[in-house]
Amino acid sequence: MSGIYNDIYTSFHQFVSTMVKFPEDAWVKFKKNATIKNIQKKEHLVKEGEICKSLGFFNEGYFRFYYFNKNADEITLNFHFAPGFITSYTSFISGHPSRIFVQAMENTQILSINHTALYQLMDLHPQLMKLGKFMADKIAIDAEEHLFNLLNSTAEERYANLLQTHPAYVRHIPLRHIASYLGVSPETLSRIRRKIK
Amino acid sequence: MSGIYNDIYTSFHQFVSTMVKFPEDAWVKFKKNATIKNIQKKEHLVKEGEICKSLGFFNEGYFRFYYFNKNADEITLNFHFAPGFITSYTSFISGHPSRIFVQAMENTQILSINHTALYQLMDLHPQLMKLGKFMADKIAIDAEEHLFNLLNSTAEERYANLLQTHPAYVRHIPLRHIASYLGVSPETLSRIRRKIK
DNA sequence: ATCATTTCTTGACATTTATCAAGAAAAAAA
DNA sequence: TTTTTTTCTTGATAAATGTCAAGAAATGAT
Repeated sequence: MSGIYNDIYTSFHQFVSTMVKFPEDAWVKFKKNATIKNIQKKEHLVKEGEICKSLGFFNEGYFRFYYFNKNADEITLNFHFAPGFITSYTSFISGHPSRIFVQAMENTQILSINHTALYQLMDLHPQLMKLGKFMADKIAIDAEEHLFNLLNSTAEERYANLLQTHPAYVRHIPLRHIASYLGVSPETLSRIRRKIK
Repeated sequence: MSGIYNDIYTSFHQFVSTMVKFPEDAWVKFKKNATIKNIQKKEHLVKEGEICKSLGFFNEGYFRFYYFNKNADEITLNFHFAPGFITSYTSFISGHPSRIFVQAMENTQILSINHTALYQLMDLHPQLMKLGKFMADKIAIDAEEHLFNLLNSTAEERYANLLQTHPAYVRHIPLRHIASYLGVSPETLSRIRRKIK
């Protein structure tokens, strides 16, 4: 498989090129260590309690991040839309069990590299370490964004926002997932929807 | 000032040594670019709307992160206790205006380096880039921790936890700051405290 | 030490949203 | 298509917490 450019390799290359200059030798080594995996709709890339040992790049579909709270309610934390990296980041970098489930919402494929290989490559290639830092930075920025959304926006605003940014996707997401993502019960979301219409 | 080891240099060196091997030449250059700043209690390291252009290290006291919501209520997001890095991270890395105020809660000093100098040093020294990645990673981990605390713990549990981990500090923090940090009104916190006693 | 200001506590009340239950609508399976 | 299952909506009620107001306590200033 390695050495053959196909859609996902190309889009990965484009994706990272906006951030760093990927030297040719690093790129070749990266491809030797990366594998393409096909992921079915509803399949879990990571489950709660598992140590996430790989980092993926995906260029179609979207993933849902969720966990179960004390009352065993399924709480959706976030959705990640293509293209982008996909992993349970804190588990991946810390080696601790993941607190979250990462689930594909549509059939997709990912370009996957394992932790050991990636860290070896990062130590050899400063540009890859820089890419790793970019990734971490983006996660920190997203986390702040997420936190401010949670604290500052009403459920109604956040629902309207999700509808506006990803209308096509939202139509397919069960409302109970959206409700927990917004931090309200399905009944309350139902009432919000009635009010908006 | 540079070249002279004093308390904060030493503790900074110790602090980063647990993460990366800081090469001597990088260390010398770092010191040339770093400055020590004395910070008064209640002074702001960063204000909302300002672009945060420096990264600091502090080894005493603690800082409060807060912002004003739509109703102009002051909302405390977090406390950062010594030792550690201190900055409005997303502003620092993105160059966008900070959404938060970073305020010293006690007199302290910081070892400060500006953005331009740090990024030059990181590009020259892979170990410094690695340190930068560690820092970003820690922020991502803290953000996940924070999010789970907000979503999963009751205000009562989070208050008990803060009391347990930082009893000395908490005694000095005005309760209204703690209340907003816990996501409840001061009145509700007051009732929680009565219940606990 | 006294006064002034800020912070904290308490009660009464209003508001919001969760919970429960039951039926309607939609989706999946046969 | 028909049946079965799941998801969504709606109303009634309960629980939790915010808001307002007023007094107590603590803090800071003179």
